[in-house]
Amino acid sequence: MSIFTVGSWNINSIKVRTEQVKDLLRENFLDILALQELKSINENFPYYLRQTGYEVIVNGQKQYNGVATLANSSIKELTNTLIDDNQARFLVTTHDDIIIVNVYVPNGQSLDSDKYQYKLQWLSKLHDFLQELQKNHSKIIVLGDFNIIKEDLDAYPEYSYEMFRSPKERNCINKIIELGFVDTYRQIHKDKIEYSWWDYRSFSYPKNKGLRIDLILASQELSKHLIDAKIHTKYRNHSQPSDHTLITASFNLP
DNA sequence: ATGGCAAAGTAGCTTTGA
Repeated sequence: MSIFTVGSWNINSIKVRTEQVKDLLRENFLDILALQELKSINENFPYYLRQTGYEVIVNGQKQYNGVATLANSSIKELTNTLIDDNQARFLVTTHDDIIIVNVYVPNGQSLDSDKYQYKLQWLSKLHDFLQELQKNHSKIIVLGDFNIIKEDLDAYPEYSYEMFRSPKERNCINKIIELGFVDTYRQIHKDKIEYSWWDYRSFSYPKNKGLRIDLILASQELSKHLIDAKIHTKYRNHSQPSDHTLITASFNLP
């Protein structure tokens, strides 16, 4: 048996928070780290992070988006394309026989926005991709910034908006779950209220007005071995924090 | 009071985030 731990963190600029990522990698408890919102082109990624002993695959982009997956042993890229456009929001890698699907789901902005339609289309494509992937693989982890409030307890009580929890968005995430994926945090913590994102404005973090919109989904095969899931608020306490914090899930693999 | 902040690109502002 061996413990296998994966983490996901929307870092809101890899340039600004390189040192925080380095400190995290040096703690050496993660086997996989999926990053979102690099806001960096591939050439400017701080590849010296490899000095920590992690390999990295980057799907970057100028100014916006950008994802990267780091691993403490051999990692190979399967694809970085979900929709044929120029938004770097997707990176699929293999780590031995485990498939890691790193996602930065589009924001959607408002229900009448073109970006909302793009978000729904993107999630539909993700569903179809995972359905296809399942034909040949049983050990799959889908993790990242989903920009979806899965259940009402995943939003602070005063949150009164439909955005991120509209029926169409919930339908998209539920259809993905129905493929046979488990929300690892909710599997471990049935009724617990914790968030992974807090607005920079309005003292949202000290007031704990947040949302749980970052998720680690595990396929049935892997979820049988799930032993822990955590939200690490220490990174939101940093003096120059991302607005999201690190989430992790641990498995005791045979 | 969804707003107040933060980051990037760029050079006084706009766009984006959620």
